[in-house]
Amino acid sequence: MTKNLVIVESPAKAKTIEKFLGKDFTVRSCYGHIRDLAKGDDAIDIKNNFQPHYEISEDKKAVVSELKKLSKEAEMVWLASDEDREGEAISWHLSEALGLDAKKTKRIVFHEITKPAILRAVENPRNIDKHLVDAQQARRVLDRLVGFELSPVLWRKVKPSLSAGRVQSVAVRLIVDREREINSFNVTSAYKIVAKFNVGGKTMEGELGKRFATEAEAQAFLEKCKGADFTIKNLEVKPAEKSPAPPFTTSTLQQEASRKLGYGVTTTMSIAQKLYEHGFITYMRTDSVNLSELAITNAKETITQNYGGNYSNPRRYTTKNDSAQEAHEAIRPTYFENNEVEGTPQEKRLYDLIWKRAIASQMSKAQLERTIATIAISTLPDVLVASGEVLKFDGFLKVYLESTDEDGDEENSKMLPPLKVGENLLLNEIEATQRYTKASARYTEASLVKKLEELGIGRPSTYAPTIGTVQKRGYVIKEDRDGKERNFTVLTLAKNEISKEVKTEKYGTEKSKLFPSDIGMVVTDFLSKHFENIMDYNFTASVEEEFDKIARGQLVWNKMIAKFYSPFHSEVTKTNETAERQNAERLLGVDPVTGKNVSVRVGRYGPFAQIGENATDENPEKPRYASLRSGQLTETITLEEAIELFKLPRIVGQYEDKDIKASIGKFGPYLIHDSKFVSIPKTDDVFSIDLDRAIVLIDEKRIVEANKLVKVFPEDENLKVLNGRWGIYLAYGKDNYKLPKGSKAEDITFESAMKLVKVPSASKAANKTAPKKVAAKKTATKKTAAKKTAVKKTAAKKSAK
DNA sequence: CAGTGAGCGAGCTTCCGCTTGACTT
Repeated sequence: MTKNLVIVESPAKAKTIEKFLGKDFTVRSCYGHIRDLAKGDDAIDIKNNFQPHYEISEDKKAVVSELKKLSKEAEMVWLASDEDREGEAISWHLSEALGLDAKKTKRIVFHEITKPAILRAVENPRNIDKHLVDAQQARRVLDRLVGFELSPVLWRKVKPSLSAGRVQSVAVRLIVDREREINSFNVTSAYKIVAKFNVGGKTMEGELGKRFATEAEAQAFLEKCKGADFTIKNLEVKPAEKSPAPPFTTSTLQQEASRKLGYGVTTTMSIAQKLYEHGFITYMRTDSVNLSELAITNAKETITQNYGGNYSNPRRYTTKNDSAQEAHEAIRPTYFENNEVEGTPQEKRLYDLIWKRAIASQMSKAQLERTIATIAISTLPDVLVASGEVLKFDGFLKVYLESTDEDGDEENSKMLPPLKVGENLLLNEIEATQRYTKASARYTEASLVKKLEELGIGRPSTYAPTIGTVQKRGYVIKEDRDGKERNFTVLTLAKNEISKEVKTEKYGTEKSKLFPSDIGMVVTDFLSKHFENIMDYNFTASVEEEFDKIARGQLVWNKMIAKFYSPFHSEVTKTNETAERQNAERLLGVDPVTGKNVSVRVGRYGPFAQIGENATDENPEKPRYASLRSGQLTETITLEEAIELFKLPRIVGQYEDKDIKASIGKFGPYLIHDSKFVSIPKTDDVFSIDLDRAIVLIDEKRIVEANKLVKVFPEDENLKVLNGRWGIYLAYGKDNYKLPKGSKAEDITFESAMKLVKVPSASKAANKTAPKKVAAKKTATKKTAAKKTAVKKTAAKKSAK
């Protein structure tokens, strides 16, 4: 029988807090929100002041009944959810759902998990802040209304199963706008002038402040430099300093893990979750850069011990972002003295990053000395500038330097050799190199999160899922793209001779970047046209201001919603009635061979090109169709590229008296021969692959096939042991099964194999049929039953530990 | 598990935020 029941959101947090509070307190977790709007379209009673209808979430029923039981027994219930809008709502939903008595309920908050903070919180309880709860209800209701009214418009006007929402639609728009900005970017080039001097055996580079637009101007400049004297005109030495970046928030962690470790945002978050559960780091979903008093002291000790007192510089960071709610600390190691932890290589690397970033944030600034040398040219009024940097004191750079998104070609801080004003320099050569301008970079998952955070759109707990959603809907594709080659000219003045060389460089190579799809573009244009305010980058920021007013008690939540809803809903109705179906149709021109029109359009199976018109009664001839290739957009494809698509399938030649055909299918380019498919690797081109190469690919595939079959069983021919990419595995009919680690083919008997096949096949079959069921009500009850038992099982496991 | 491109049209899809598993490739 417990005297005090404390409810927090996260189970890992519950465990730590229980230790601080002693035996009179039982600490439990509610696992986030326990109630939400009902699933269907009538969750909000619009006619009745937008009265929300809440239901206990399916996967929380077990948790809620457990908490209900414990709260009945307790003398006092302490609601300790996070100190922000969502947290306040969680406490309110708990008090409603558990039927808590106001007299034996207290609301407490703390934003760091330390003993003094918890004890202080317990001494200063308050009541649930209903205004803050109302702000959350407004947020929730608005999001539901927007999402559930806009999405069906898309089903009717674009494609079924699409979705729209306050956050995701703007995220897609960012990608679409960026893509168009890149496509319409006007690439220009200019000649950059760099002179290389020999100073005491070392090379020093000086750059001209301006660039020349044409080769002729660059040539003329070099001509004038022939035989010129170069002297140091001026030397300027300036002290400079660099400060460390603040400790990680969710967003900055995702960015740095992406740049330094190459992790996607989902990977980063799941590794961080593991580190958190092991107690190695503080909570990983946070928008705060704040560190607890204890953490700052702890960091100071570690720094002093490891690097010396002069490396320590305790700092308090404040969050600049308006939308931040700061319910937690920044992400930091729980114990700074642990500069490494046990775990998988990924966990170790992410921990290392978090440790370094947090430690660096508490270290001294780096002291630099910047030298700028101005070099006069005797034949010209222009000057060259050489700059260098010397690190006087490394400070935080000893452990950590933040990286940037720009893969800049600026060479980093070089040291200049000793120089004197008036000194004559020995010229090696002057190079005039043609450089091209670059459009803005495409977003990575992490840089999109950064942008969203800047706009105040989305929250730490939703960044990664949102990025997942827009990809799952097919609005956005994350992929690599090969760059193209282009020529650039280099003019070199050496030994009073000017020479010219044309070099090639690769540009536009993209790795794990976000590209919009045709559907993404169509949906963005459609929504922007009809729902301009919701697609506005500032929409969230402006509704957030209203939510804040509600939280301060200056605005009534359902009045705010009513004001938004009435014009919005009439726009939805109007669009449903008047807007045409969107298919991004575009006429590209006329096919020179047939004289027929070539057009592109987005159809049921994606974008495709068409030669000729649709069949009619008068003209029953069907047009020819070809799917666009990945990376091609209806918006940008040219007539030539579209015609190229119709060159497939093509006959490559004959092998063993049968045709080899090359084409592009669902899974990319392939060859088909004797009704067997062979994928064409990226290194080959479907349009030009020749017979010899095709035969090589077919033969290679045959060898792999031959090696695939390891063992068969006379008892049942459906059962096979096969050789795959990751070693041997079991196959029964069409289903594949994993073998236990270290299994050897010769040890596998029919009986032992069938055991593996039978056990998982039952659960597999259940999984496969579940989503297909149509009778919604029946499945709902069945699912409930299944989930209940699942939750109970895990709960039992936990209490057993 | 690699040809599609209309359509008589059932019933379904969908939001954002707060939490953690339980799955498969």
